[in-house]
Formats: sequence, C-alpha cells, structure tokens
Amino acid sequence: MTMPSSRSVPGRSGDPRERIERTAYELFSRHGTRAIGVDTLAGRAGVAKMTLYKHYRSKNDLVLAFLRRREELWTRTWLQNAVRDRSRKPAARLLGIFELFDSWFRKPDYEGCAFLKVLLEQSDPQHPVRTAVRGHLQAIRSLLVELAAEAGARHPARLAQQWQMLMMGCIVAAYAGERNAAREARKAGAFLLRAEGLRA
Amino acid sequence: MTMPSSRSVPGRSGDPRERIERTAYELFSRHGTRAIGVDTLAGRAGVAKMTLYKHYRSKNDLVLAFLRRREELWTRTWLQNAVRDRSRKPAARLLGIFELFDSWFRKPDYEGCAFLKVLLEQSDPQHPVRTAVRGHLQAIRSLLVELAAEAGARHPARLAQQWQMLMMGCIVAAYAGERNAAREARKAGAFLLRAEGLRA
DNA sequence: TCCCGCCTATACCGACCGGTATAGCTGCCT
DNA sequence: AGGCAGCTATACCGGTCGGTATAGGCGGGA
Repeated sequence: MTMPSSRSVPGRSGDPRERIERTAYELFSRHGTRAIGVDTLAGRAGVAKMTLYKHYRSKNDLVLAFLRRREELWTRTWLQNAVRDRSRKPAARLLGIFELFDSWFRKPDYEGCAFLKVLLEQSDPQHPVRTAVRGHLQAIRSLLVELAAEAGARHPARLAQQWQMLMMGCIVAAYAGERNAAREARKAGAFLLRAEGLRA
Repeated sequence: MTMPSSRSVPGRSGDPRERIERTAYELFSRHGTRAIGVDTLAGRAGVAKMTLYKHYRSKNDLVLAFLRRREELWTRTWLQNAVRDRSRKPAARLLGIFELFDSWFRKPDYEGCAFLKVLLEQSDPQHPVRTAVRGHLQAIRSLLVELAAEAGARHPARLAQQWQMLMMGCIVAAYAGERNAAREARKAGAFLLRAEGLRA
C-alpha cells in the first residue's frame, strides 16, 4: 500500500522541493527577499533547513529560482494568456493589459510586482539578482513588442517601451494606494495608440 | 578664541545631528533602509551610536526624518525649482521634468528614487513609513496638479496622475538600465498634453 | 533483510540586527 | 573654579542573519 507521492506532512502537499519553491513564491512576492530569512522560509514550508540547502546552494540561488517561477506564473501563465484570451485585435490586447491590471489592483491582498520589489532591493547594478530581473523585464518587453507589431504600430519598439513604463508606473501607483491607477493608465495608453496611428 | 561651530572631527563638518542626517541621506538613498544598520550609519557619520539614539528614538524615526529631508532636497529644492527655472510656460515645465530626468538618469551614480525604494521595502500598508511615503508622493502630485492647472488642462487632476505614473515608470525603467527612459517618457507626455488640448 | 538515499531535528558558527547601560572626556557658561 | 550639557567609547542584551555539522529516522528497492 503506497501513496503516490506524498510524505506524511500535515496540510502542505508535494515533495519538499516543491513546497520550498511554493513557499518562497508566496513570501518573497509579498515581502521581498531581504525581509524573509531562510529559517522563516524553511519553517513555513514545513521543511528542514538542511533540505533547503540540499536543493539550493545559497539563498541567492533560491531567489533566482523564485524569479524564474515568477516569470512562469505571472508573465507567461497569467499576463500573456489573459491578454491573448481577452481580445483578438492586438491594439485591444494592449489596452486589455490595463483592464487586467484593474482587477489585479482591486484585489484586497494586492502585493505589487515582485520583479520591481527585488530590483529596488539591490543597490549593486552588477548583482546577479538585479541582472536576472532585467532579463525578466525584457521578457515582458518582448511580449509588448510583439503585440505592438501585430497592431501595426509605426514604431513597435518605442510603443512597447512607453507601454512598459506606463505599466510599471501604475503598478507602483497602485501599491501606493491609488486604486484607480489602471483605469487612468488605460486612458493614457489609448492616447499613445492614437499617436501611433492606431485605434482600439 | 572660539571656533564658530565645529568640533574637531576629521573630514566631516557640522554638528553631530547634521552629520547623522547627511549620512542617512546618502546611505538610505542609495541602499534603502533595510540594507543599512544603525552601526554602519553611526560609523560612517563619525558619531557614537548613543548620540544617534539621543537624537532619534528609533531607527524608524530616523527613516522618517530621512524622508522629510528627501522631500526638502529632492522634491522642493531640486525638482520644483529646476522645473520653474527651466521655462515660463507651464506646459513646457511639465515636459521639462523629463528633460531634468534625462540628465539625472545619465549620472553614472544614478541611484533611483528613495521614495519608491522605501515604499516597496514595506509590505505592511499601515506601516508609518509607508504612510509617510504616500504623503511625500502626494506632495509631488500637488506640484503636478498646479502645473497642469496653470497650463490650462481640462482635467488637471487626471493629467497630473497620468504624469506621475509616467515619471515613476521611467524612474524604475532607468534603474533597470534603460538610460533613454526619460526621452521616451517625454514623447509619451507630449501626446498626453495634446490629448488635453495643450501644446508645448 | 539490509542498505542507501532522502529527509528531519537540533545544535552550532561568526556576524550582524536594533537598542541600552555605563563611564569618562571636553568645552562652554557662570 | 566649578558644573553641567553634549558627545565618545565600549561593552553588553536577546534575537536573527546565512550557512554548516552531525546524528538519526523512514521508506523503497535489491
């Protein structure tokens, strides 16, 4: 009589490594990486500290793994898919980002953007974590460039850069308590589209 | 024979309290508040730790004092004055913000916005530090509303909100290494002005 | 049945965290 | 001359930091 793949751990399911990553995702996303120690992390994951260091050489490696998971869950699964499902017209898809953000910002437990939190935590521009964040922001940019090109923008790269600034700006504004940030960003975005000769 | 007001401390000048605040400004601005401990701070300021706690009840109080100083030096002395000197036409003053940002971002030791750093460090929305940052962002907003109104915007509050999102977005983008962020933000801003029926 | 691989538990390391206690020095005011 | 206020230096507090060492438990495979 063997259970498929679960060690008798109350509540949490999955193998230890998965529990660690899931817990890191929750805690790092909300509080940043500086505020969460490895003891706290292992404790909340219901895992021995040594197990954590069996799977990751250092806390820094775990942070990098966390950022990869964030791209997988937030950028690819959430943002990318939701935007593609929301509309078939590329210009509307760009605007749809802010509609998606609007419901995101209104969640009572809205916790901001983990990429930006981790980015601002690191003062050394050469730090591997900050370098990694730059890469993840670039992945989002690529998605935006693609959408801008599909929409027929005259300067897809430029529109994508401006769009991303607007996205980051309203994410931060929402974190500062401005709950209608996404709606205003959407209006601003609509003007940018018109300037590119597009209409939603 | 009495010196005006200098205790024999090599290099650094000014009374201890001033030295503490100046050092806190430098270190907190660059590294954030979590990354800098009180021992480091007192050491760099050339001041005994006890002197620090004579002037501030806790590190938190010092952080709040730092934020006040940031508003005084960055918002009022730097941003506000530079924008008013740069042009006489309010619409051009709004755009001038991004011209100012452009040279700011290109400084080799560009360290981003302390308000945003400190804001994202705090996960508890009720924390006094996060509340204080909201107030300081509001001060910047007031300046923007004033400029938008002087420029004759149809909706000064809305334009100011969008403008501030653009400002924060390009500050973060520049921190991520996008050195031309201000120029692109300026272009986006120009479109927003046109949408409000204004021209620079 | 025995072993091995994975995990747990616990204790420890030196360093640093924010904050405090104590004692002594220095310079100005009267 | 005396005293007091402001500052310095040092040591200490309990707690947490990232990271390690050690010993033992438990389950699956041969």
